[in-house]
Amino acid sequence: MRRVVQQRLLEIAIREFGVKGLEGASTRSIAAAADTAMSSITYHYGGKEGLYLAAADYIARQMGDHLAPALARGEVFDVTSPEGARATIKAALSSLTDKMISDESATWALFIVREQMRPTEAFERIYGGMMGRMLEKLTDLVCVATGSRDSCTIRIVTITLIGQVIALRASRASMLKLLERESIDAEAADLLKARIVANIDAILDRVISERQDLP
Amino acid sequence: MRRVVQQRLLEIAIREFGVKGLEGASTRSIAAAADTAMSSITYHYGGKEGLYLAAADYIARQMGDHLAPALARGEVFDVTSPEGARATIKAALSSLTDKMISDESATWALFIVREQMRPTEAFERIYGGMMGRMLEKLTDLVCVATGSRDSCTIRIVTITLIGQVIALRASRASMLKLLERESIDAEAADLLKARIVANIDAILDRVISERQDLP
DNA sequence: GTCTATACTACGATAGAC
DNA sequence: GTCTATCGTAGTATAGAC
Repeated sequence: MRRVVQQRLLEIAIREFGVKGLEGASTRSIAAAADTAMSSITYHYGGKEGLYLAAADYIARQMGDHLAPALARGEVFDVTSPEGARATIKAALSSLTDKMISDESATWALFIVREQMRPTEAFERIYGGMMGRMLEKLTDLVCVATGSRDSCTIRIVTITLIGQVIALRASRASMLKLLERESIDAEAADLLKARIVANIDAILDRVISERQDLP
Repeated sequence: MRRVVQQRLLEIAIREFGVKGLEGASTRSIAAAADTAMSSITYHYGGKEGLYLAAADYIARQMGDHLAPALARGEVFDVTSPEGARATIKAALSSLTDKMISDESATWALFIVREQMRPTEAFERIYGGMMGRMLEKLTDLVCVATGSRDSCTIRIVTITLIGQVIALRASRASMLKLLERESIDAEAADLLKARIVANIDAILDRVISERQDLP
């Protein structure tokens, strides 16, 4: 049962570093919450900073594991056709919406958002893992779905598409206030996903019509 | 020059609390960065927690000051007509986009996002100020622009509209990576705002057409 | 590999000088 | 109103027992 201690350590570290950042979090409380001695952090990760980077790597790995089925589900469709690409985008963002609504995501989401807003070396590890590949993949899909070539405009479209989903987590409390709810139940989740899918159609259709107007 | 010290204290507190959270930040370093003694925090705010809440109030006040011109600009239009309401939504979200892209917003944005994801009493103060009123106002505008009555669906539309803008800050590093830039220059900012305005049209038009299909 | 013990620094709160 | 001084606690790192 070697790795159990390290896994507990990493999961608690993600929560603690997420809330308090690298400097703010304490190895003492992380170790205590993981039911181990503080010096085991030194042993396994060389110190606080090593634990922080290990936590980032753990997030990158977990994201890969969680997102793989979402993208695999997309591969049911023919991603070389506009319709298939669009269906894949919808499936991927619906799946991501489920993740963003779920309580589990609260743990690592703060870690990632902090790195998004104040990037350190840890962000390179997270982005260099699954996240970067997923964004590039999504950009490709937007190209196919709209019949466009890769461009700054297309990438901005990609950003606004995924932005709707990210904001569900990044402005969660405001969203709950506006919806006058304590949490997102299954019914509200379905409404959210339906709206995001409808918005994807609306935005992609507009990009296509812009494309046909100009040249 | 009484208030200068307190203002410096608050602005530095927002930055420090934003990065490290209530527990993680240290009153010592906040006071040092503000060039004053730590005990002045005790004197003015009663302690660390008081400073945290004062920082939240300061953010709420600043948001009001910054957003007032944006909403006032909207009042050029007739907000009782669908066209005027739509134009106001576009103006407000364009202005908000400028804020989210600007470097100043990096300071208080992390404070707010942390409260969004792990709300404390401070969130009530921020939401109870300008933020809540602005979201309700935006919801009203979406109702007028689409000819709908207030509903869960309309509020979800509002969330996705503003979500695009919020994500610019909440996933900033990823966005910069995807755009292959170090920062957002004026040209990219214009492209972003144009896309967001186009998306607003696309989404609102779709809501209107959905409305006409059903009943 | 995991623990205890320890050295040293930094923390928040408070009392009291000015 | 702002400062210094000080107290008790909690922080990281490290050495060494098992």
